[in-house]
Order: sequence, then C-alpha cells, then structure tokens
Amino acid sequence: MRAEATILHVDLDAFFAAVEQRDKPSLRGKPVVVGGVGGRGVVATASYEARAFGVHSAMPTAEARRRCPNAAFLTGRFHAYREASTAVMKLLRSISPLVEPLSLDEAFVDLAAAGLPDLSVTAVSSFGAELKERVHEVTGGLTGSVGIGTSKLIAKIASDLDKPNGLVVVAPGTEQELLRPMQVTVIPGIGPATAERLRRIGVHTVEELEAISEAELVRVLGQSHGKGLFRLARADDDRVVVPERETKSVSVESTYETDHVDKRLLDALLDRQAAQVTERLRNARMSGRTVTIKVRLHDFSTHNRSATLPAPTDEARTVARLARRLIGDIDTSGGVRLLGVGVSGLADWIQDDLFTDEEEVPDPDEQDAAADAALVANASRRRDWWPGADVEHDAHGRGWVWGSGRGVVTVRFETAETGPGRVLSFSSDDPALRPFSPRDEE
DNA sequence: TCTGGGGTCCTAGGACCC
DNA sequence: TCTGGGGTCCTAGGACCC
Repeated sequence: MRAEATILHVDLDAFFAAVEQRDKPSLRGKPVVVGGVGGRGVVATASYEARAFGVHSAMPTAEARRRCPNAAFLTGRFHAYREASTAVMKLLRSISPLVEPLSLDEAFVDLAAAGLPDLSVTAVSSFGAELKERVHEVTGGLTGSVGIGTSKLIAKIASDLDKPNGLVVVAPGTEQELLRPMQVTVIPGIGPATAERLRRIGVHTVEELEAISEAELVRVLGQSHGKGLFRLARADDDRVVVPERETKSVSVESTYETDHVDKRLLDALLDRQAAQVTERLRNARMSGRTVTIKVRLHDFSTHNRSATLPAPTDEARTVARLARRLIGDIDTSGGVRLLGVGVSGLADWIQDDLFTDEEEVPDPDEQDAAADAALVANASRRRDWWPGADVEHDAHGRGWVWGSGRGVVTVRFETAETGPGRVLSFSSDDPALRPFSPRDEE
C-alpha cells in the first residue's frame, strides 16, 4: 500500500451495450443485451435499462428474454469494441507509461509514473474527472467509472462504488474503514466457492475476515489464496501495475446448439478448431508445445486432456492429430455440448527469422512424428490410454508401448542411426528397428 | 431449451532426476 | 529389508475474472 492515492482503475460502463447504443441511436435509452443469442447463450453485457429488469452478465439469454422481452438482443461486434478499447488504452498510455489492461474495458494506471506535480486527494480527484471527460471524447460518447486509491485492491473497489459514470477517490489511511463493513465478495478473487467456504466458518464481512488467523485461512483456502486474502483483508496490497504480460495460452472453444454424438463430426470440429487456434498462433508469431482439448458433456461435466510435444508447433495438422487422439480418451457417447482446443507452453517463434530458407521449414511428417512421440510418452504413463497398444514391462516395472495407429508403429526404439532411447515413430515393418531396452539407457 | 468464450493461477499427484 | 529429499515437468481439475 502506498502513502498516496496513485493507482487509478478505469472501468467502462456496460461497455458492449454502450458501444451498440452509441452506434445505433434507436437503441439509446432502451434495454440492450449483448451476448449469445442462441438457445445456450449467456449475457455478456446488459445496458443499465436492461439491468433494471434484473438482467445481468452471465445470465442465460433465455432467462434474460423472460425478464425483459422487449430488449434488443445482439450478438456483439467485437471489432467495434476493440476499436473503442484501443482508443481508451492509447489515451491512458499517454498519461502514464504504466498501464495494465485487464480486459477490453478495464485497466489500471499508475499515477506515480505519470509525472503529476501534485498527488494530493484533491489533485488526483480533478485528474480523474478530467480523464473521464477525455474518455468520453476519444470514444465518441462512452462513459467510464474511475476509482483511485493507494493500491490495486482499493482502486478497483472504488471504481465500482459509484457506477455508472462515477469517480471515487479513497483517501490514504481510510482504506480499512471502507472495507470493514463490506461483504467479502467485494474482494477480487473471492468468488462463490471461496465465499461459501468462508461462510461456513462464519465469515461474511471483511471485518470478520480480518479476525481470522493466517494459519486458519491457509487451512481453509490453501497456501496461496489463504495468505493472499489474509493481507487483502487488511488492505495490505503492494501489487504493482504490470504494463506487459506475456500470453500463456491460446484457445478456441464452442458450445453447440445440440449435443453431438457422431465421432466423425467431433473429429471434423476438432480439425477446424485446430486450424483456428494455429492461425491465431501464427498471427501472433508464436508456437506451443502443449495441446489441450476441452470437452463438456451432456451432463455439463467438463474434461480436459493434454499432451506435450517435444518441440513447439503452430501446424494445424499436428495439433489436429493430437486433438483427435486425445478425445479418444473420453467417453463421448452421451453427447458433447462443448468442444475446445488450446495450445500452451508458448514460445516466441518468428517464422521468417528462423526459417529464411524454404528447405528449412519443418517437414509436416516430422511434426507428425513428434506428435506421435508425445503420445507415446503419455501412453507409457497411462497404459489404458493408447487404443490397441501392447505394453510390455521390464524388470523395473516400467512400460514400453507399442502403439499401432493407422499403419504406423510408434514406440521407444533404438536404431543404428539414432542410438538408444530416442522417442520416434516409424512405419511398422521397418527392418532397421528393434525394441529399445531400458537397460541400454544406463 | 438453465449454465459463453477467452483467459490466468493454483493444487495435487506421479514420473523422473540427482 | 527398508527406504531420502528436493526440484522440475507433466497432467487433470477447479476457482476465478471480465
């Protein structure tokens, strides 16, 4: 926590809906709901007019229609939202080099790095008011709520206190009296599950949270969350404003109007998602080693399966092959509601720099071999995993897998060329192969 | 017609290495 | 016959955020 209120949080009001109302005057003053409009859609943003009918984010759209049948239901125009967001972020960066976007419509700004002559409460208040006007200008009429305080926690909570179009500055030294009477759920990071655990130990307000020992919080919530909340309950927060975060994963997912059972269709959908995800990877000049599929079944249970390649890829084929194999581990016979493909373990990978020569572009077959190798590494841990696999064990109980997939045997082998222990895949009738014995490794 | 899509972080257990 | 400890990587699931 700082001595002066130098962390600012901006939050654009009902952002998606507000952009729609800005661009379509007929929607102004009327309930607008942006989100999924299909049978399984949920609300992303409701305008304040729609909120008056009890419509809110994350509510199923079907329920929103029941509550507010006269609202305009829109799917969303993300280009327009991104454009407005970019204008705001640019404005913020002109104020301070330390701007941390949290999403399209939210950011922290470190005013201590802004070079303001005066950081008194009065001065930062008028600064905040001016910022709101400039947000209104650069976005063509959108409003934002601003909170300013001595920490991220306080700035974020403050911006929420007077929505929409609010401005709240929390004077240094008054943080705890602000927090104490509030419900614990105002603290970012306390969601329904944590709130319920706290409720069970009799904690509802921040004041009650403050009375719990650190050891007890760690017992109830785990090491990281427990220690973190022990401090936040005391308004003890020294988290810095981080301007650049590196992307850790890229994913695509889709919920279908009806549950899918046909395995060929599921494979085709995975192929398409693999193509989408790798296109985004290539656009971002990245590649990744770990491929994860996400499957939500008819009963809403969600299952992830992942496998890690020996080297990063941005190839649709490689990701698709792995994804298809991974879904084989999941019983989809009851129907699939959602399918997703993601890539993590990302590496910067600038194709043009690395592969100036056309010959040096990775051979797709080698990539496939790498995918097979990753599957073998996985299968050796999970004997049941590889369909049709033949597993043998050495004296140490370690398993070695003979996997037969589409005319290719993938196994831990040695060859005269590769030496012992290399994980590779070969065609099954290659006479140069003999099973690799783990002893050879010693 | 209950329950989106894109992320981040944490936990826990097993494998493996030294 | 009994049996370490720390560190890292990988996988699965869950909580949370907007």
